[in-house]
Amino acid sequence: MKTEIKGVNGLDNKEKLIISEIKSLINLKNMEPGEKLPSERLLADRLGVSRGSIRNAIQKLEFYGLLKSMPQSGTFIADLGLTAINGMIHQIINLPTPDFKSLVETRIFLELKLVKFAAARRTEEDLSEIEEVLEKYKFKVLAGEDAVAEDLLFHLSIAKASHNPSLNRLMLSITPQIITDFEKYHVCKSNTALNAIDEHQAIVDAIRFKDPSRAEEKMKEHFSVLYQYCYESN
Amino acid sequence: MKTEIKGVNGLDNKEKLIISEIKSLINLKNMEPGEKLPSERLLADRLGVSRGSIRNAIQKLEFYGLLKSMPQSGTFIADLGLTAINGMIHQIINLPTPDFKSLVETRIFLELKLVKFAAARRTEEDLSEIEEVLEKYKFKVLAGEDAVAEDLLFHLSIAKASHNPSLNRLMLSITPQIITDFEKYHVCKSNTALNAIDEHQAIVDAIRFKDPSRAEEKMKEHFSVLYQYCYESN
DNA sequence: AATATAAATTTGGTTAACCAATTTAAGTAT
DNA sequence: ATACTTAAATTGGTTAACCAAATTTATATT
Repeated sequence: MKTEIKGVNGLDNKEKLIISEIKSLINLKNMEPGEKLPSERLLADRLGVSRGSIRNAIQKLEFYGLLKSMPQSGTFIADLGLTAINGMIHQIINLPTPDFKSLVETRIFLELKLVKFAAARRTEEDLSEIEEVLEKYKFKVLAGEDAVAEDLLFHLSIAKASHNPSLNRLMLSITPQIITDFEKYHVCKSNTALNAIDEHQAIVDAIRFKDPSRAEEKMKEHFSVLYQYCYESN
Repeated sequence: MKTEIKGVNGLDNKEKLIISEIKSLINLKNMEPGEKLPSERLLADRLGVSRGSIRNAIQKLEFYGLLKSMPQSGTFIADLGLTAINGMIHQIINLPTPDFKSLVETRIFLELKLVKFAAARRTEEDLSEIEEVLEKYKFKVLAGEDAVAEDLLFHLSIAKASHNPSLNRLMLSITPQIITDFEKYHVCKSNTALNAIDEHQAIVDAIRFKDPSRAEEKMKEHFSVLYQYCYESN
């Protein structure tokens, strides 16, 4: 049997099936928004699978905010109405696995905004943390060592300074996949690391002086190679 | 005992503790990137909890792309290096629960980009689907009925037409929370629904004519009230 | 000694039984 | 009838035992 390759954050066939069945059951019972889902035992029995599998599927839907389990009480359906629930679950199940270009496109888009917010909202603590991370990055690069991790932490420290937990979370959720893809597709050339020091420094300076547009501009320059890769065919 | 309120997508204290312990163990064993995590049984025994709890925590980290479980083989650590893993887990654990403003800010930001992509990349099928959803929305509004769900599906159909699965996924993951918060804070006034029809139509027209900047502009107008709410204090 | 083969172990996934908090129903006194 | 008390049933969470595939180790064969 062939090994099933499941993309990051994707759903395997069994999960899709169970989620789809849960959707059908919600429709069948014509449940009101905010109502309780049938108990895990009942679902497991009804769908002919174990409770563990049901709990797994519920956790996936909890991530998308469609369900919420309350201990010793029940699992509640988001107060969205049947039509919305159906539409969302349909899209979730049929969501394609993000490809590399989607991820890069998303990252550039996210980070250009994050750095603007960071420049506008950063506290002194944020700035200290960013500078501290930058120093570690410089040290590694100047020592001729690999600094992929330090580069990553630099960008994450900016994301944190944006003071938008929602965007920060999105950034966190796509970062590892991008990093590993970078190495796979050999996008990131190590010989550009020396340039990157100056680019990073320019970004930090803009954040220090609370200049959002300059911060965005410098981040754009930092991403220029990546940007080119992403839109070379457009 | 007080009921523990766990925000959407948030981690409860037990999950945070287990994730933190896993991080410590990775550091203790000084594991190489890409290496296998100790087995679930060993982790459960080492941390004094059940395998189920371990599996739960692993699933959370899988969402962030830090771990990947392979059946009958093991759970592999993302190829990021120890420093990056530590930094990411630290941020994940200490990530604040997104507040309403963060969500609204994120939604506006995401949708302005999604609609641009949709206008640039939409297929005929995408357009048909968007128009179909719009018709249902119009019908509901003109009938004087509640059309929150149809409005939601309209925006999701645009997200789909963006042909960026990564952004689409992010949009899906923040949408339900926003909708429910809308109703909680009474942001969305039902009497503006008639205006919204024209606004939606203008967006669709721009998408039909493949005019990204006009699409973005029309979406911005559609979000004007929301935009004001979000940045009223800035 | 190198290689092929098979048995034993380890692994994540699954299932079933158990626990404590909650909810619901029944009972009882007022 | 109503309000309060209590007990039975339901619920999500937890634990332990089991399964099949993958890995490792041991063994036999050349």
